[in-house]
Amino acid sequence: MAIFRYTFAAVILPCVETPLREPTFLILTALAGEPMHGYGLIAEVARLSDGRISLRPGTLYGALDRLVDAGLVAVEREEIVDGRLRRYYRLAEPGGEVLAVETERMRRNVEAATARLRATMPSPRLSGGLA
Amino acid sequence: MAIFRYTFAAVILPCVETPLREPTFLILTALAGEPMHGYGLIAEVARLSDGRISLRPGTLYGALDRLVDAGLVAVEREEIVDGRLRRYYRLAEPGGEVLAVETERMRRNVEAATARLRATMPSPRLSGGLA
DNA sequence: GAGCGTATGCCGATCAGCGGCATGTGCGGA
DNA sequence: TCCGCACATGCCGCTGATCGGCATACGCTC
Repeated sequence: MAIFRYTFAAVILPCVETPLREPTFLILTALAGEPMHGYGLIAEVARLSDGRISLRPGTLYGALDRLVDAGLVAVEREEIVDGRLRRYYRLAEPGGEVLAVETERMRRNVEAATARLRATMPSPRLSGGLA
Repeated sequence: MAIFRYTFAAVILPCVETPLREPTFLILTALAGEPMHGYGLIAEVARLSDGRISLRPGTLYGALDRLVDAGLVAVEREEIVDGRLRRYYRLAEPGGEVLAVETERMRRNVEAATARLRATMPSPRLSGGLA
C-alpha cells in the first residue's frame, strides 16, 4: 500500500497516510462544514467528538501542514485580527473526495462490527446500554 | 491520555491504544464472529475489508500479542494439524466491550462527516457514484 | 504590569503498523 | 527425487501520525 502511495506521490499526492487517523479525519470533517482557522478547529473538533478529542497544537498544525502539502486542504485567506494572524483553511476538492472515501470505508467497518456484535451478544448491554 | 493509560495499566489494561487502528479493529471484528487461528484471520480480515487490508504477519501477531496482553483477546486452544501448530484466539469480554465502544465512536464520526459532506456537496458524485 | 485567552509554531518521544525475512511442515507436480 | 507452494508462526528495523510540552506574541482586563 505504501508502495502505491509513493508511486503516485510525485504525480498526484505527496503522501497522506490512509486510513486517516481520527484527528485528521475530524479536521477534514470540520472543514467540510466551512472554512476555519487553526485555533477555531480545536474547538470545532472538540464539539464534533463530544469533547473526546482535544487537539494539541502540535497535532493540529502538523496535520494541517501535511494536508496542505497533499492538496487536500488549502489556505483560504489570512486576516490580521487584533494584531494576531488568522489563517483560514478550507477543504479542497481532493480533500472532499478523500473524506468521502474514508467515511464510506469506516461505515462498512462499523456495519461489519455491528452485525457480528449483534450475533455474538444478542441482547443489549453492549457498552452500558448505549445501543 | 497516555498518562491515564499508564496509570491504569498495572490495574486494568497493560496498554492498547485507543482509538483502535484499522487492522486491530478488524481483528477484533473477525474474532467477534468466531474463534480463529492467526493465519485464518488474514483471510477473514481480507474478506471483511473487501480485500483492501491484507494483514502482514508482523502486524497480525504483533497486534494479537498486544491484545492478549491487554486481556481483550484470549487463546482459546492449540491444535497440531499436519504437524503445524494452530493457535486459536477468541474475543474476551473486555474485547467485546472495547469493540462496541469503538464502533459507536466511529459511527458518530461517520454520521458527522456524512452530514457535512451532504450539506457541502449537495449532489451525488461524492466518490465516483458510490453513494 | 501580571495574567489570561487567542493564535501559530517547533521539537523530541512514543508506538502501531508495515515490509521483509526466517523457520518449519506437508503436499503435489516435474 | 527434489523443487516450489500453501500453511502457520515469529522476529526485527523503519516510518510516520500523534502526543506533550514549550516558545512566541498580541491585546484586553484587573
